[in-house]
Amino acid sequence: MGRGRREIKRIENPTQRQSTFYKRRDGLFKKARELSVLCDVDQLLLLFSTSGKLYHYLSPTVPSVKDLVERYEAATHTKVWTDIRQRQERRAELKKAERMCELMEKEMRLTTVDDGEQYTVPSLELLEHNLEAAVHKVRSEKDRKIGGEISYLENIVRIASRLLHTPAVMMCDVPWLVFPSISTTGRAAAAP
Amino acid sequence: MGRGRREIKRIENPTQRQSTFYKRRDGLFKKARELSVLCDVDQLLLLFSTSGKLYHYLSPTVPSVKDLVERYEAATHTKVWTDIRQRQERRAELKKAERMCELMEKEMRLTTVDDGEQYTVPSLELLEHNLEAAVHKVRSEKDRKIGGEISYLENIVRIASRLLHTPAVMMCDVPWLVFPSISTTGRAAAAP
DNA sequence: AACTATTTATAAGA
DNA sequence: TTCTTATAAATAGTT
Repeated sequence: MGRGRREIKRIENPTQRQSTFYKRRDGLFKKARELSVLCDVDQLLLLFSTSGKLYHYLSPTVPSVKDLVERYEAATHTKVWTDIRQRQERRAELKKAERMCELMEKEMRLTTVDDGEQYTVPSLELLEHNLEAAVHKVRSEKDRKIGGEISYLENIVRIASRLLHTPAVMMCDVPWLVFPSISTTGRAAAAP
Repeated sequence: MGRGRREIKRIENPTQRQSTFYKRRDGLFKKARELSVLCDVDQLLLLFSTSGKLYHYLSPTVPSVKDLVERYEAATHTKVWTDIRQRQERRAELKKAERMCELMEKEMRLTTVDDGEQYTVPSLELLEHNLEAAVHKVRSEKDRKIGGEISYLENIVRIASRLLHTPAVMMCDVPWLVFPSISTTGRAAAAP
């Protein structure tokens, strides 16, 4: 329709694409509305523009998006809807992972000296030293804590266990490998 | 369009309604497809006819219905993130975190003996022992590897560094805290 | 399902 | 964005 015939291919010109998007989006929603009313149809239209903006239409006869999605699930024997709680938990995990990666990247940038060789052999002396420090901390803490309640040392185990199942990211020469959970900050300081 | 103008009201005549439904349904799906292609739009169209029959359309760029519904949920409840790339990266991180958690939960189930007391004080002797083992490994490896190329010891540093920035998950009495990266499996075994 | 007279959507231009 | 308008496309009523 219009002053010329348009081939159905992605419009590369962003201005023109945006313009066409507005017009056709409005047209589509209008058609969807009309079909719902005329033919007594329940429908959901979910639409994300290139910029990530959400537009949606739901027939007035349908109580909620979730409702229709559940009907879809029933019809197709698939699971589609994720619970809010589940999703929030996931998002929290996600955030943590992102923060972790950011920190690590920042640290890498700070600690990488050689430009040509991005990853250098780690400082083994430092690692050795820190591991020994950890052993001593654990040893003395063990003497104080056996039979006691959950202590900050659990953090070490917990964190260590997680570490063992964490996928690898390239990382070398980490000067802050000083087991902060074991040092003076945090729960250790709060212990009696 | 057509030989006359149709008021947008439910069509009471079932035959006519069915006829109109076919025509307009096809039209709607065509428009949806065209919009997806022309304007690079991700969309889902779910439609139940009066008889309960399901029709749906999903943009070819979207991996699954679930995928788009989750984006809808995310957009509805947070309204942040716009970049698709970001979203995909996040999803990847998510997957990792989930897998990690699954493993840990499974491990916990296997290792938890006492039903009444879910979380007990960690085995400090074990931790101590393993840390000492790690020190010895590091020490001997240091002697062999200084000046060498990136070795499996980087894994320890890398993993340890990550561990120090990993958010906590309740986890105690982890019998597999034996620093597998250091023990006989993996790169250690492959070392000359 | 097909056919068309019409209405509607929209491409291009302002 | 928004409007205008020439033209393409969709479809109501009919067969």
